[in-house]
Amino acid sequence: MAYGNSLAALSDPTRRAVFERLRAGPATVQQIADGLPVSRPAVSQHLKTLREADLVRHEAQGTAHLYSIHTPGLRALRDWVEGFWDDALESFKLYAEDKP
Amino acid sequence: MAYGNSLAALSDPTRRAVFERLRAGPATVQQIADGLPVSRPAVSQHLKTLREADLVRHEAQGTAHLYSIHTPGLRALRDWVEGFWDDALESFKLYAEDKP
DNA sequence: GACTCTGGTAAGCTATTACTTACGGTAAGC
DNA sequence: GCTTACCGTAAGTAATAGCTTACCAGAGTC
Repeated sequence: MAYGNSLAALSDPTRRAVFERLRAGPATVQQIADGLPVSRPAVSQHLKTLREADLVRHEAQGTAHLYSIHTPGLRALRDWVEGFWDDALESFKLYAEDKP
Repeated sequence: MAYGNSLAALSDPTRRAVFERLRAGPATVQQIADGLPVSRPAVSQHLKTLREADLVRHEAQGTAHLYSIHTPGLRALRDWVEGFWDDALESFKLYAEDKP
């Protein structure tokens, strides 16, 4: 069920851009917004949904909030994709054996 | 770029249900629709977007169209998630070393 | 050849969503 | 204490998306 939230959160291009930005390392809201063609509140909203999907965590340092990648959401997504991938390969194998 | 289409296609719950149905094996549009609380045209539309994301392929057998899972879209998604996962673990390692 | 069963597509409606500007709130610097 | 910088949230809007019903097309059946 959790992978559903991850998929929904990462389906939006700009929200995915926010997430990819964090791939390079932690960043503040302002820093993320500076590298994107959207306003800072928009980034803040995206970070909220990413937080709710356990894909991101934040840590307050004074007034600045440092965001970084959080593993649980990504792990749930990874496990689901991996399991699906294995099943797909298995099905393909059966299909290939049927059609020589 | 292709993984973006996969993510967008799999973000919708009912479309993901269609995809999961195909995990068990190939099925026709009618069969898929019978197992879901939506109409047959809705399923047909979902299958179209799944097709465009290379997540599904279809094979006509008379009037019946047999749908099954297609690997390219799933592979693109898998590769992206896997790469991201590895980076996230690496970042976490660096973070853990910083904070003893 | 008409009928039936299969499926895709068009038109329309509703609900969601991603964005903006405006506001409020907290920590640091003078 | 007042200003400045950082951030989150509220309100409102425009676009998108998922669903339905209705219609159209092709392959098999009598």
